Amino acid sequence: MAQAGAAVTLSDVAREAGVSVATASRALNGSERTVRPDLAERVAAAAKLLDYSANAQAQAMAKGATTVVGLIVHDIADPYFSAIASGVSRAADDAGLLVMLSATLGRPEQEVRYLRALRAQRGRAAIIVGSRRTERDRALDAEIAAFEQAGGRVVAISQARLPVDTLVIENRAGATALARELTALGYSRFGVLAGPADLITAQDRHRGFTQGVVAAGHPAPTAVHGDFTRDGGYRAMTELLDSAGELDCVFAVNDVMAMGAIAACRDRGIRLPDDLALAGFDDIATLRDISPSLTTVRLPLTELGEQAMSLVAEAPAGSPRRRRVKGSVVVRDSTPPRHSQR
Amino acid sequence: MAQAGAAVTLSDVAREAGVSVATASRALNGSERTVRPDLAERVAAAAKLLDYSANAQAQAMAKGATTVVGLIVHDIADPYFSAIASGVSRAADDAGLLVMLSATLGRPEQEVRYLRALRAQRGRAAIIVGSRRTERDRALDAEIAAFEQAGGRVVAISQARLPVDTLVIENRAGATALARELTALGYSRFGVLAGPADLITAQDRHRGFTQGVVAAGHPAPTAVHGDFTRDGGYRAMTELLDSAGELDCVFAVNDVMAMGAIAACRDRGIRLPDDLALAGFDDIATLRDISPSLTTVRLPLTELGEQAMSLVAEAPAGSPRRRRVKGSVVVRDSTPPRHSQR
DNA sequence: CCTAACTGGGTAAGCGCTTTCCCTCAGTGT
DNA sequence: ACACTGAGGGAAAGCGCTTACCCAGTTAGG
Repeated sequence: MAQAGAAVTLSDVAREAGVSVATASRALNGSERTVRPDLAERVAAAAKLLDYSANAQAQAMAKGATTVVGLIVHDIADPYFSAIASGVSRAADDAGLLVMLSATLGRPEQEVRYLRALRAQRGRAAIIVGSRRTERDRALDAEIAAFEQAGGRVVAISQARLPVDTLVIENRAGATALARELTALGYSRFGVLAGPADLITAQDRHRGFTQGVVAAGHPAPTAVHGDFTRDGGYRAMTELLDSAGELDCVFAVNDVMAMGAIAACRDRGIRLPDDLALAGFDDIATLRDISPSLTTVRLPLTELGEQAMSLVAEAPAGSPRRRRVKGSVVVRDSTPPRHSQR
Repeated sequence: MAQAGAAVTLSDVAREAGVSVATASRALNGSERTVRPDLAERVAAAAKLLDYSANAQAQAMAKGATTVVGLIVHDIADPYFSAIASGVSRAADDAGLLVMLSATLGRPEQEVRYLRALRAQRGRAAIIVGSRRTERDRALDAEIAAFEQAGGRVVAISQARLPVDTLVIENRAGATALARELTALGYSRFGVLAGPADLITAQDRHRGFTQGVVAAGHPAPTAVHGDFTRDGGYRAMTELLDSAGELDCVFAVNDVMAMGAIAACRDRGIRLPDDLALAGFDDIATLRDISPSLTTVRLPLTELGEQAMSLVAEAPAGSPRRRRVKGSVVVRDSTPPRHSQR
């Protein structure tokens, strides 16, 4: 065995097999050219003997193409993102690609940093997941351009704010549909845990919901903003409970916030769904089983990840493609039909 | 602008700045040697002008070291793993490293495949997370050796089965402690959702729990095996409910299975915790807030990820290091004190 | 039989960096 | 003045692959 750090190289294998490196390369890593069977066999044997593993960096350099795909999410511990990541991972696996994970923790400048790092890696593509902010991010636009200039593909999951192929989630329509269901169930005084004011996903869901409620002839919901997290939901719910008047149903703009809302209710002694109904958005797995099970708008998260990967595989179109993704309302126990107590 | 695919190279920058590539390299990417300030500035300006980004592959090849760390988990959508991944990600970020994610979906041969891919990438390290199986995996041992031979570090999180630095989770002790608490609360007839029979983590937790129960003078729990997943928990719980006699408390060997158990109870009309108490293991975030909140054994998942990264950074010891990680029992509402109804 | 067309091995030129090594030039000490 | 040193620029040798390109040996067609 060679000493540590001295990896086996192709020329080691070639020498062992008694052929040139060209032949070894052709035999092991495939090419147009065929290699005489007996030689191919000898090379394979040598490679196996030495436990050779081709240096992917060198290969990438020589052929000018890597097998790395970057995945940029806000927070991998958040079930929303981890479900998407799971889909990406599976699809990448099928395509023989490797996934480079980065979590921005909500800091937009990190997106730029990671994309830059990915460009340095000459990544084949980048998948950017997560809501855009209202304010346009010039630095990100520039880095995206540079990344594509270098031959990489970029795909986004969220809003059509970036000049790249995008899986656009129909937040607004989904929230409106939810509002419609909820009003049909008999609810009329709504509260909204609205998420961060500058996060487009949060805005869209909030607006869509409001629109649906108003369309049904009810007053616009009382909204409280807060982080797009469990703690944000907790705080927003607490504030809503303190400030708002009588409410019969609360809509958390995502399930993770609903999670926090549930905790806040528990701490306040408010029983769900008897004292108050609650609905979320996303349909993250863990909230399907709790009791009361959460009414929400289901998004096909894992498939979203897979679809993003398939967009990566397709040839780039002249202009950015937009693929709309619908959510479907799932009514569960947290919003039972309300028999108006008049 | 150059045409697509033609990335800017160091020699482009050097030409633009009117210096040699050597100087450009020294100015941009640092080295022992210093560069005269005015030249350095000119190079920096040229780099900025051309939006140069060093080819990491080429750098890696030239200096023989990459900045990639591999993370191998069973399933990134599982909150247990995503929490750990979150810690790894954060720590990698601080260390200026990139994380390559792979999900084995429980197939041991995938671990080997990924580790091999990581070796091809000349990854600096690999972090393998997740329970080992009883059967020894020679292929994995061999690939680990090869990986280290090539200069990479390997760290595991789970059991001390692999010949590498490991964060060993005290599953057994944790489960015993949990049993002790539970018996102290007055429970005596236990069931266990035991996970896969050949998964060591599951075994250890099951055994530890049994030991604790028996030590308290109660009969050994009835066990039902099942996948280490939500669905596995659901099925195991259903089976347990059908087959076992009167039970007052069920221990799911991980929280995700407990999730399924909760669903099974709901579908059977069994109220938690009134009709039955339930406890889990891991303390995944989403289960802290539901009601009844789940009694479990808390594991510092995120920190586990961070610690693994710090082990990666440390110089390798002569023989594998083992760092024991304790869980702490957290009693919540799913196991209220039981006032024995005799 | 002779030559054209293949087949398939080897040589060597990169891919984009880092890093020796060499060399010039300015600043020192005497 | 003069050898001596250190600072710092540049040429060039790799790092480990792939892939033209060249060329010898076969086979096939006439």
